Amino acid sequence: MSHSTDQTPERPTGHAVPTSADVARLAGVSRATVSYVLNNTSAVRISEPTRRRVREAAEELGYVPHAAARSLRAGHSRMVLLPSAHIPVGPLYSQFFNDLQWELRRLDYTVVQYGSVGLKPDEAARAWAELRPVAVVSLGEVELTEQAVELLKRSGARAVITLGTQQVPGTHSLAMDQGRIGEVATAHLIESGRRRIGVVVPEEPGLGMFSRPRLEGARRAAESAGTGAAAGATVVPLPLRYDEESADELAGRWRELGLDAVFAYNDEYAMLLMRALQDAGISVPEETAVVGADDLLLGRLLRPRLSTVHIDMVLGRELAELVDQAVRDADTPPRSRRLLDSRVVRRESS
Amino acid sequence: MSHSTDQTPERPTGHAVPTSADVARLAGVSRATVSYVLNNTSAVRISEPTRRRVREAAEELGYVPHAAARSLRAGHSRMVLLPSAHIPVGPLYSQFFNDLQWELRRLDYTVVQYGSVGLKPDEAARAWAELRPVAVVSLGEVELTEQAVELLKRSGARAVITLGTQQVPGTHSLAMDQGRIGEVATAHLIESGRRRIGVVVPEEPGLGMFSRPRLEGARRAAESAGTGAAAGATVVPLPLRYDEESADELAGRWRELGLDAVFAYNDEYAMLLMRALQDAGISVPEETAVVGADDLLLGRLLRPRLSTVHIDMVLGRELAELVDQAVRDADTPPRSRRLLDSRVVRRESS
DNA sequence: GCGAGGGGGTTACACGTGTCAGTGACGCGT
DNA sequence: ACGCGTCACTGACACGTGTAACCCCCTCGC
Repeated sequence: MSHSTDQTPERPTGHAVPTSADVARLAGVSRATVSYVLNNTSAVRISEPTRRRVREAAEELGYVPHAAARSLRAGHSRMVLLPSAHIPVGPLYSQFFNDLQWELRRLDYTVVQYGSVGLKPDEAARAWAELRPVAVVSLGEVELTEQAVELLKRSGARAVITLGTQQVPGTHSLAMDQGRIGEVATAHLIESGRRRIGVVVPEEPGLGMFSRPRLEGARRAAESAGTGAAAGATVVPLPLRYDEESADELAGRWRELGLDAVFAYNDEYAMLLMRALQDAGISVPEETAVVGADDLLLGRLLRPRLSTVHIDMVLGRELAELVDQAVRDADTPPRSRRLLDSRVVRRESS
Repeated sequence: MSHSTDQTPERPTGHAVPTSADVARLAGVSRATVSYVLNNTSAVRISEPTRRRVREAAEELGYVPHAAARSLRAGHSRMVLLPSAHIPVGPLYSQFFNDLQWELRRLDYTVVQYGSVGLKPDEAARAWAELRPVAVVSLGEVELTEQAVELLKRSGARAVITLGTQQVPGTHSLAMDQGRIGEVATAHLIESGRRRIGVVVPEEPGLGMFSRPRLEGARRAAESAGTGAAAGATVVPLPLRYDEESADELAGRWRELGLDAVFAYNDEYAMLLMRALQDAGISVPEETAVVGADDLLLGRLLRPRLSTVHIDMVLGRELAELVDQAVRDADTPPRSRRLLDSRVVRRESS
């Protein structure tokens, strides 16, 4: 605007941000001394009066070290990269996600979320590698290839952790066994004598990562049950949007589908569908059993109370500690742990 | 390990990550040329054959630039710091939060979440300043002081944006008018003829940031109504934990409280309480009206359908654009915008 | 009196990058 | 033949920090 800014571009308010050199000048010592004092380096002895002068000078100038310069010199940072997806995840998952970040910060890591919008795995890995993170915790948004992992490790990542459906060599793979959720839910329904079982699959894009394995798990349960006394169970996928209209439409043609049970992906979808079924005159659980997942408190408020799959998720804290250990000792054996355990909580809707 | 690496430090797959100097060596040009080529600098002309050689060398070595070194030299980064709280926020807020991050990344910013666990405002600001972010979007976890803002700006932040209840000078303050939510809800109840109004206050620590202003808003509504025809409305705070036991306990002594309406902080708390009231034989809405907030889909599934306050939140996208504009032009006048608008959606519970 | 030793600092280099100011080589007009 | 301009590229510095290696001076022991 005013041309005076062109002449003196370095006039914010208190001018430029002070460096350790400024502190050194003010304290009347060398820059090295400043570094030693402010980092409490034990290998070098500095007298107490000097320490005080340095600290006071730093305080007076409002000196703040430059993290980038520091980690450039050090050759490593304490940054954990956490590529996260842009998907409407449920409360359980976002809780886990929050805890993870919280615990990492407690362990003195800097958590960086980073997107990889429509990038291929290798491009994404390249973008991540630019930041030279000390660890990468990939949440399954992109399926890392082996070369991508290689690139990340070469760029200084001491730990690469994948949370996904499949294992990636060279990483600590935490198997997020979504399939098991569908499996136990469906097995429970079959045990209760149900035979034609619908499985709700959200149409919400981005949820496929969760919904597909759950459907597969349901299919597995139906097949393995075929051998026992309870033979002939079938699974029918049911696309559903998360709104009343879609639920009513599905409930409207429920009788022609000839189903006697439904695993609804989620407690939220389950509640939505159950209400629509009741409004359409289908009795739950007599005519159709309904099972959700996540064990939300709200599911207990409906009548009948919603049966559900309770998911015991690994604590964010545990995962954070795994990260920390892998960073400390890069040769930690890539142990694969299962991220979640599932068990059915039977209430009244099944 | 093996001493041969000391003799030949240039082993691509093994060990060190290649720098632009390695690329230059392989391509047979100077490091400056590499920089020009890979950054497509238009001010300098490089012949096409040379460009190709450089690109191929970079490709072969798997060269990845070092973001920290780059921003050190450049004197600025494209990092947006997003200090976030460790609180169990609702779906609405976390949706907004996700969108914001997503849009910022789309605008080519690097989003960094950073904690400030129990730090005082000035300490937190110091920790943030170390990262030299180009913008800080504070979500009200810590109340920034004026000096803290000053420090951040001196350290290179071109935009400081606060989302909170109070305005901070020198920042773009987005007023998150939580009070208004309680106000419209309570006003609605008073208009409907209710007089003794309970206001649920979650005991969950960390939610006070939201619940306190809502309670205050409710009180304001009751007071301002005192002047009109509908005089004598009173507000009674009701602490509540998010579990059935707590809700049942509250419902058990409902009659002695003598309330004829309740604004329940949230749709989730509202659903919980409404169920408990019904189980205790209190009829809704005849005996007691219930109003929630957030307009969750699930609220429409209960009977009676839950009345609620619909919250129109500023889009994450809009906020991201404000950040971007403020970064581009640091002299953008600190406009204060209201982050959310509230209106009552009357259904059947009131 | 003189070397050893150590307390208290400093000098100098390295980290990886961007970019300004040159520097040859070459074509061209007079 | 010589100056001038353009092309294609290089040399050198700066960004802010950590740390190994060195240096000076004082004291102590013999």
